[in-house]
Formats: sequence, structure tokens, C-alpha cells
Amino acid sequence: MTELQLSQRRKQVLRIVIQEYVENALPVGSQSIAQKYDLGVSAATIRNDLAALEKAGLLTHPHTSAGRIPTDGGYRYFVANLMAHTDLPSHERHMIRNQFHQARREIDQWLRLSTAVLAKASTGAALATSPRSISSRVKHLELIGIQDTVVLLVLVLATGTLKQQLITLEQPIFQEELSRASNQLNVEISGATAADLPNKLEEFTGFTREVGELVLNTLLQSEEQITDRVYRHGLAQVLAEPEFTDGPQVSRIVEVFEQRTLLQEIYDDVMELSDVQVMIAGEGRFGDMQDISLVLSRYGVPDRFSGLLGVVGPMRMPYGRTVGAVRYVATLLNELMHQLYGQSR
Amino acid sequence: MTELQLSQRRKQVLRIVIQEYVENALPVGSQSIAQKYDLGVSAATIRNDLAALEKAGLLTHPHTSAGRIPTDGGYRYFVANLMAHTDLPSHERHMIRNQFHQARREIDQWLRLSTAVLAKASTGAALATSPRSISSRVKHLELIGIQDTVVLLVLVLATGTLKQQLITLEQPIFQEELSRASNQLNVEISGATAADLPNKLEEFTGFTREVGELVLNTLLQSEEQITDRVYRHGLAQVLAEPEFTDGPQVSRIVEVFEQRTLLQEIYDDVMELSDVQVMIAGEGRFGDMQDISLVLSRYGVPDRFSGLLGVVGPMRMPYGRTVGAVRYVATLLNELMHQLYGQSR
DNA sequence: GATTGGCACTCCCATCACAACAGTGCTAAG
DNA sequence: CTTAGCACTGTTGTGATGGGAGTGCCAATC
Repeated sequence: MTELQLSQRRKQVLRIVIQEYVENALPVGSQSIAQKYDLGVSAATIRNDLAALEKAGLLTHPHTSAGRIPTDGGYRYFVANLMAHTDLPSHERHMIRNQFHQARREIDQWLRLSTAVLAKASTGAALATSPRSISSRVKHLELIGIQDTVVLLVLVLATGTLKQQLITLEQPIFQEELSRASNQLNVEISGATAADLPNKLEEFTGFTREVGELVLNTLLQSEEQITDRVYRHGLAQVLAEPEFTDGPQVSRIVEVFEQRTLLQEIYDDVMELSDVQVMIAGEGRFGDMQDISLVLSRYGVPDRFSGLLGVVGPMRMPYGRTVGAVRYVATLLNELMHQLYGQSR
Repeated sequence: MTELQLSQRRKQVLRIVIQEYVENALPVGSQSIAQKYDLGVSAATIRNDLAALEKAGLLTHPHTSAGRIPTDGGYRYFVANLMAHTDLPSHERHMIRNQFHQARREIDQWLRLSTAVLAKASTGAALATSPRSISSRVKHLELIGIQDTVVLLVLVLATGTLKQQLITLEQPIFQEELSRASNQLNVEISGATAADLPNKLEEFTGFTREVGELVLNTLLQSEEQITDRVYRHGLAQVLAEPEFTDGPQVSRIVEVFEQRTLLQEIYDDVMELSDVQVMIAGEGRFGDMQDISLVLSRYGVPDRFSGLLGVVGPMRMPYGRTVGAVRYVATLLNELMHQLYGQSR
């Protein structure tokens, strides 16, 4: 991104246009700016500034005699250079914190709450992925007969995550034998990672070996797969925004919101950076995201597990506030999770 | 519902109006009926029939010189008396069955697939609730230390369902003691229901007792709470329907789709009846559901666990096809679940 | 009594013209 | 660089108009 040189006043004008447009969803004209804000210059001067900003690609106008609206580039410049560093107001932070402390102490509850809180604090729809483990260690394993030929494998990871897997057998196995197998395995593979497992499994044969392989598969799978669950909240409110009154627009945002694949593609990008990330109109990488923005952050415990959290909404979005909300919820989640899962014994 | 007497031809006319309107979303006039369908009578006669059907409350017209459209009552009459008993065509049934057999054998996967399949087979959005256990028996219990003062309680129910619960302690407890407590409890409460537990717990004290109480709570909770998870799929496609082009309509259906509370209220009704149930425009019981219909069914293993499955869409919906799809997926799920969890040993 | 053709009536909808309006772009002057 | 002035442009709202679809009713017919 070429560093764009703008006079102080022009930055101010850009800021005003964005602020007004975000608020009212109407194109902003030179006169209304001159009247409402005292910039010490006349409307004609502002007109020149607007023309310059348009030439720089930060604004457009829908037709000759309408006011200006920001382009995606304009929003990007705003977010990168102009946006006030707005943390959420302290009373909101307190309310949110209280809600979290009242919830049951489970990741599932926290994420559900996170999306609810985010949706309320922003004008968009919130979503979060369940955390994905990084190099998970096996903590414990259990084999439980459900029916004669059906066995449930329960796997507890060091992070406290549960994995389950059904096994269907050729012929019945008694619970005693299941217990024996699980005890053997527990002694050997407790504390092992996916990398350690193949060696440790060599000494086993038959059914015990099979179960061991299954554990390995489950482990590998849980590291690859981005997430097994997506939490969502607040689609209704974002659809009430004026940009989503007509057909194609609304189906686009609903698809972005419902699709898993998009999250998969973005996941790695967000994981690299520690701070909240703003993605405006697909940033050129995703074609079908005109007029849609994402504000995303990672959350989790470093080196143990992490997930994605954020807001999807119209490009015309109060970025300051939204970024503040996402950041606050993410740090709150980090805190809570660190308390519970910070270091396992 | 008063049994309405209609001549054979008038039933036929009603059927035609509904069929045409469902297909094209345009009001249907007497002429187009006379032209397209050979009823052996003239347009004027059909006009009389239409007027009669309107008087009976089965049709309306949006303004004086428009064709007729069905009322909610008209759809109800159609579903109750006129609807062809349409099972899904056999090739579709086969495709669906195949998809289910390729999926991993887990309830979670099945439900996910169910909503995907239903959304594709209908014009609506599909949703399903995770199954709720009925008088669940404890199968097994495990206590696993995650951190010094944090313990994970894993509860396996006879149905193969997993429940987890975090316990935070005042002071650290060693894994040996955890194992001892869980062994004691396992011997005593394995096979017990929520009703049996209070007696059995009396002999325990201290930490073991506390864990027992927690198991009881979890058990009770899992019986009360309708569902901890709702699967959804296909909202985008239903929003593409012409009735949801303007604002208030779209937010209404999205709210119906997202809200949990509605499902809670309907749950018991659906559970009582074994067949698929059609709820048109809220059936007078839910005010804010104009123009929205639900097609729902229960699924599960009788007396063990069951959930809700169905489609939400516009009132203008191909009911025959939708009912067929919901019924087929529900019976398929029943079959699969019976195989796995039919009777536990 | 049911059915039919005829016909007036009603209301919607697309089209057009017209005026009001908001906001721009340009020019020339300060 | 800033400013006032002004022509220009495209939107938006309004009212008139005509075509069209479909109804409702009546009188005649089977």
C-alpha cells in the first residue's frame, strides 16, 4: 500500500464523510459538511478536497449530482490511518465481563456468549469457531460398550477437550476386555502427541492396536480440521441494514455468514497476527464480497489451542467500535481460558 | 375444524390455484385456469367457484382486479384433505440413503447431513435439534485432572451421549484420589437414572458425594433442556424466494430460524404425534409468523432419546414434496439410530 | 339450479412529462 | 490556495394517461 500524502484538512474531510455516511447511509455533500462542521473554509474548498479524495480513489459518487460515499479503499485508509483507537466504553466492558463471569465455565458457553455479546455491541452478525488444538497430547482414553458390537471411544486431550468415536465390531467384546485394552493403552500413550504415537503403538497387537490407530487418526484429524463447530448470532439485525434490502446483496452476506469454507481460507491469515484484523470487501482476494467487511481476531492459549472470533457486516460499518468490541471479547476469552487451561499438570 | 363440504370440482379448482400459486408466486385468475386445465366448464363457472372458495375463507385476492391467492386456511384445507401423498421419488431417496451411509456413524454427522439434505430437497431452510435423552441411565463416569484445581467430569450415558462438566476445587486433589472417587461411584451408580440417584448417593461423603450431586444435576439438566444444539442449513435459498424481498418479512423469517425459544414451545406438540406435522402461519398460536410455515417431525429411538427435525419456509411452499422429504429423512434417522443405539446391553 | 356469454367496473402498473432539488465542476477573481 | 457564482446533470416525486387483467353481476340457456 503506497503511503498516501494528504493534507490535514483532507484527512479531516475524509473522516467526516465516513462518519456521516456510516451513520446515515446517505451520500455526503460539500454543503452539509461546511454547515455542520466548522472547518474554517467554504463549501467550495471542501468541494475541491472531495474531488481530490475521489481522484485518490478514496471516495466516489453514485451519480453526477449526488454527494460522496467512501470506496473500499477509503475505508481501508480510514482504518489504517485515521480511526480513533476506540476501546469499548468502560460500563459496557463491565457489563460484558459480568455476563462472562455468570456463565458456566465451559468453552461452549463462552463462545455462545461471545457471539451474543459481539452481535449486540456491533451492528453486524457475530461468529466464532470452536477452538482447534495445536499438537494435542492425549490425557486419557476410555472404551465403553454401548451395544454388543458397538463401542464408544472417549478421548480426553490435555487441553480438556473431548473427542468421541464409535467403533463397530465384527463380533462382541466384553467390557472386561475393553477395560484391559484401555488400561494398557492409557499407561503407554498418556501424554503422547500424534508424533509420538506410531512408535508407542508398535508393541500392541489385535484389538488394542486397532484402537491405538484410531486414537492416532482422531488426533491427526483434530489438528487438521479447522473447527468442528461454528457459533453464529445476530444475522437478523445485520439484514435490517439498508444495504441489504434487495435480493442479491442479502443472499451474498447470508452465504458469507453460513459458509464454512471462507473461514477455512481466512483462518491462517488471522492466526499469524495477534491483533484484530479488518478485512474490507474481501481485500481483493475474495471476489464475491463486495460491500461486506469482516472484523476478526484469534483467541485461545498460545501453543495449545486457538480459534477465530469476529463480526461480519456491511462495509459501511462503525469500524472503531467494532474493532474495540472484538478486541475486548477476544482478550476476555484469552484471560478466562488461560485461567482454566493455562498450564495442565 | 369444521368439515367443509366442497363439490368435487371446487376441490379441484382449489388444488389448481394452490399448485399454480406455489409454482409462480402470482395470483391465479379464472381465465388462465380455464385455458390451462380442461375442467369442461367455462371461465365464468370457475369464477363462481372462486367466489365460493373465497367466501369459505380458503382464498383471497389482493385487490379487486387481481387473481386469487390461497389464505392460510386454504393451505390448511389443502394439506388436510387434498394433498397428494407424495413420497420422494425413488432415485432421490436412494441418493439420500447413500449419503447417509457414507457419513461417519455419529449423531452429529447425521444431523448435519440431515439439514443439508432437507434444505436441498425442499425450498425452505432446514433445522434440527440434537437429541434429548429421556430418563437417561448413567453408563460410566470419569474424573480427569486438567490443572491443579481443575477437574473434568466426563459422563457417558447409556445412549452413548457424552456430558462434560468442569469442577473447580478449593485445593488440589491428586489423580489417585480422583480415580478412587470415580471407581467408587462407578460401582454404585452405573445403570442408575436420575430418580435412583438420590438414594444411592447417601452413603457417600465429601468430595465423592459432591461429584455424585453434580452427576445428578447434569442428568436432570439433560432431561429438562430441550436441546443443547441446533443444526441449521439453507437460509440463503429461502431468502431468495420472492416473498422475502422486502425488509420486515425477511427479518421475521430469520428470527424464526435463529430463535431457540420457538422450538422449545413447539417441541412438546411435535413429540406427541408420530407423523410429520405441518404448521401454517403459526396456526393462530404464534402471532408473528404470518406467511411462514413449518414442517416438522420427531426423530429418535422411542423411550430413549428424540429430537426435532424439519423445514421452515414461506407459506407458499410445496407441501407435498416437503412433507415427503421430512418424513423420509426422519425415518432414515430413526433406522440408523436404532441400529446403533436400539438396545444397549 | 348450474352454467354460460356479455359487459361494465375497478384497480394495478408502466410510461411519460414536468418541476423541484441537491450537488457537482468549472471559471474567474481575490 | 480559497472563494463566489453559475451552468449543468442526474435523481426524485408527482400527476396524468392508457392498457390490461380480472372480477362481479345479469340475463339467457341447458
